[in-house]
Amino acid sequence: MSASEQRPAATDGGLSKARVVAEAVRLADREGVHGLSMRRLATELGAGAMSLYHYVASRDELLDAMVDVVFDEIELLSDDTDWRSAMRRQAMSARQVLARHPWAISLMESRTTPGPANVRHREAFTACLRKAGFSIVMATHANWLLNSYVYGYALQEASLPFRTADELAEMTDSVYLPQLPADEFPYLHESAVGLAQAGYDPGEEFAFGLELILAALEPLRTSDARGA
Amino acid sequence: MSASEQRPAATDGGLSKARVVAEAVRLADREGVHGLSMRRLATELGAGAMSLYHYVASRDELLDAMVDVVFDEIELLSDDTDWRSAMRRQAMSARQVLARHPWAISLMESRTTPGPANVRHREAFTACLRKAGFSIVMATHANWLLNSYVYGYALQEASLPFRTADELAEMTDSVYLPQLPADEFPYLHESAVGLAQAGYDPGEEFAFGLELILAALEPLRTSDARGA
DNA sequence: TAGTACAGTGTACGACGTACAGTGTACGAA
DNA sequence: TTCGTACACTGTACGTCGTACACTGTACTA
Repeated sequence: MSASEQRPAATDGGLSKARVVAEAVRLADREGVHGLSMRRLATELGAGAMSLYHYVASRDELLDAMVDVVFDEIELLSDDTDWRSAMRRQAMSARQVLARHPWAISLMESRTTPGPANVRHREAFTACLRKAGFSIVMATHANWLLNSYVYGYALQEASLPFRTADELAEMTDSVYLPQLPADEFPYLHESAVGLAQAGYDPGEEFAFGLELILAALEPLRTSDARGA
Repeated sequence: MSASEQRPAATDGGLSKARVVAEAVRLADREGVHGLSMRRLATELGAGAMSLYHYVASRDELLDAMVDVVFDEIELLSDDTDWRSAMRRQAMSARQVLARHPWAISLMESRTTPGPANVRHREAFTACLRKAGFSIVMATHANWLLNSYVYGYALQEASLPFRTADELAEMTDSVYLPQLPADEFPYLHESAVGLAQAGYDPGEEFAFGLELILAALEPLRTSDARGA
């Protein structure tokens, strides 16, 4: 039984599940999930550690709720444009949000029960594809493919120490090239040099793969009801 | 400084870094990363907890090493076939391995320094694509796209409670349909019904998306030196 | 035989999640 | 006005965690 139905929303200065979870998200953003302890979180909220358990059954349930809050930050698919624009917007938003909350990505694996925001997104996703003329099975394929790309990309991005072309260039000189001698790793070495020379911008990478996938999905539509 | 260079390989009955890490992987497979404690691992190895620190600098370093052991289980790309077959084999193997060690996926996010097996794979990957006629930038795109798909797929798969068509059918009846009323989630409801009726096999899903991606990458090749 | 190196350990410390037995305040009933 | 009750909130305590540190014993060299 979820604790959200046991406690009111609390508009005054007191605690509430929403307040606890929101602060937990902020804390995790700053310090990672590892740094998020019940005691620490309680202090941040100006409360005793055990007070939190009035709003959250356990640390595990808190993590579930945090993941769902993150899902809720992702822009919901609107169906007032063609499916490709809608999917693109949603994917871009998801990537942005997951970059803000990298801890959420790795939390997904261990949480088996999807929260309400998660389900809402899946419904909107499926709705959009079905309306665009994808069959049930093809819509499922598209769902897996796109979500895999978005989550996988976010996961890889989270473990990268650079964001911009400049940062990459700096890392290339100071770390990659010294660690990737041309005789042992000729291709990685060549790549590191080539990318730096070409002014490769890692910020554009996501969009490239996304467009490729969207284009590849296009032929899977069986009718073209709405969304061409 | 890595502990691997400080301690010998130990062929006799004693401990060794390899032995410690291997047992840690086994333990994590059984109980998850959360269940993997230094004391528990030591007991499993018939040693005192503090003995482990002769082979591993910290729990964190142990986790790094475990992730790299998992990478090492993935089949290394061979370049004796066309690039698509090679990529397919590698991706299939990666997905299999990650399904065996789901904890490794979420660990990737927090580990910023890739281990030797990881680098070896990236080198082989890049080599294969370059030899197949991809430019440096296009090979990078392909690398991101494919890896994102594989990791993202594994991540999603890890949080699913079913593996086969039968298990899905059972879950559909007992969990999904009751929780997805047709009036609130019409499209998810329709999907659940439709997939069960069509005998949809989740085990085939990975290959579908993979083929789509491989086909989409084909036109990015600038020459067709080796690998058509 | 003494010295030394080093694999392996026991104890202890601070931090963790959380069970449990409280406390205080607010408010309706008398 | 007084009492009863409900409930938001908390302090203490327990078992477990990672690991610093000082220690053991054994094996091998001088």
